[in-house]
Amino acid sequence: MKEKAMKPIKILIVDDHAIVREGIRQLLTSQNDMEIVGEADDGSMAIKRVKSLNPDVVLLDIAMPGLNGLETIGLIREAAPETKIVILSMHGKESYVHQALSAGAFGYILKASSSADILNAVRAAHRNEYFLSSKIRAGVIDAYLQSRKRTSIVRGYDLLTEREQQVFRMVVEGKTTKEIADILCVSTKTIEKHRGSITSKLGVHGRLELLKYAIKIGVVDPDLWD
Amino acid sequence: MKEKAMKPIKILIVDDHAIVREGIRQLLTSQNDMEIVGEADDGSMAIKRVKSLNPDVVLLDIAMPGLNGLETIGLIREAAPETKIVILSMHGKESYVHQALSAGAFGYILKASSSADILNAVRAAHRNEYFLSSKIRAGVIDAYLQSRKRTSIVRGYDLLTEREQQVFRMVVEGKTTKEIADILCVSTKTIEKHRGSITSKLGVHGRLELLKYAIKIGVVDPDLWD
DNA sequence: ATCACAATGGGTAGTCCCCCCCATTTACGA
DNA sequence: TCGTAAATGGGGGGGACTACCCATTGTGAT
Repeated sequence: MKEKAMKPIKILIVDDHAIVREGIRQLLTSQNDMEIVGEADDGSMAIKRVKSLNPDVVLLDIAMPGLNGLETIGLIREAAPETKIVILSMHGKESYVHQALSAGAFGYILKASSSADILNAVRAAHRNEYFLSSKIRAGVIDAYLQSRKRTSIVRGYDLLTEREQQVFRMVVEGKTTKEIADILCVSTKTIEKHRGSITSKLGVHGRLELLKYAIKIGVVDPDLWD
Repeated sequence: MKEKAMKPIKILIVDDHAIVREGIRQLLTSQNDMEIVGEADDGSMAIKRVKSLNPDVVLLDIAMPGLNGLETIGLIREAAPETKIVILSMHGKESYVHQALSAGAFGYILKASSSADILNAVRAAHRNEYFLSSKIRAGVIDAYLQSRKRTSIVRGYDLLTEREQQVFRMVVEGKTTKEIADILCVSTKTIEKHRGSITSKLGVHGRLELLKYAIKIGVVDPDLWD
């Protein structure tokens, strides 16, 4: 209706896959209310681009080498609170969605979803509205209303103290209690204590279950293993 | 040079992500020696399309729900031996590359690589030539010449006896030695013996490392966890 | 100032896992 | 037939983890 008066939405594309960026660029440049102002292929470059280009919306891939998408959300919001973030992800895992929204994202869409969803999400984010791919809406509603299993386990992790999270990461890397104690220059007893706290807070018993938990919540990513 | 006489290369795109298909379509339709004859979003649909459309080249994503890319390669070659396959993957993991080439793929390119690589790979495959993304060439050479770790660990698994594999699976599911013994109605000592054999054959020590191993070789898939 | 909590360290007991040693039965192939 | 391998079962020891118990120190909030 008032197309002539509208300034185009300035968009930054962040994805480590050139093909995906290509697809999005093709899609967005055909829209006359959108303008791609830049691209980045990892989190730290994304931060720089956000600062220099001041985009309205960042389309952000969640799985990237180095700084991952979830961490990047927080950093972008620090750098440019007015910039809206839309997550573009391979996975509709509820825990990812939850973490992304908690971190301040305005949209969460799947790469498998339709092109129209991306456009909707960008426009929604620009209007300060939330938009989620229809495929994941059901999951989010389920998660919030009835079973909050995944939510609660994610909550569980971030109610660990920093020290406990540090120990947690070392444990799932395969380090033994004694090794961790040596690295941190404390006694094995202290590490045992931390492990006890971790176990009771997370309700997860044993090294193996701990690794599974870590993979589920994304602290460990098997795709990054050699 | 002889553009007029060239029949375009008929291409089938197989990828479960609409965005990726979009990007590839945009890229390929701008080439006058290529023609996209169809798309598919999973392995079984890919087989059907190959049979009905008889494409020259299939651009195949390796990570798909249901039938995965590696399995699909074999099925496509059965259905249409003349059809060339180019793998389009997120990961340059050497074992994937190796498996893909072994299964009969002619190209392996990364989604993170340049658009030109895709065009090169398609044209190379059509000429019965191999093409790999430059980023993974080093990895493949390494793998073939010096260390064949990944290959050998996969070999390691299938030199376990059936009983040992059975125990292996239970261990990585988180079952304890005693639980496994009860399930199989043997003594814990027998299970300990099997675990010992597994450890020595695979060279992998401890439950946690065993789980990592299982994930690496695909016996366990974290994506399928609740 | 008191209270809660994080971080530190210790004791003890039990379980599980790992690595040696040993043996018997069955089955398959040289 | 003899040897090898798989599957079964056992003893013992040591290391690692878990779960209780206990205490001290510091920090930050009420």
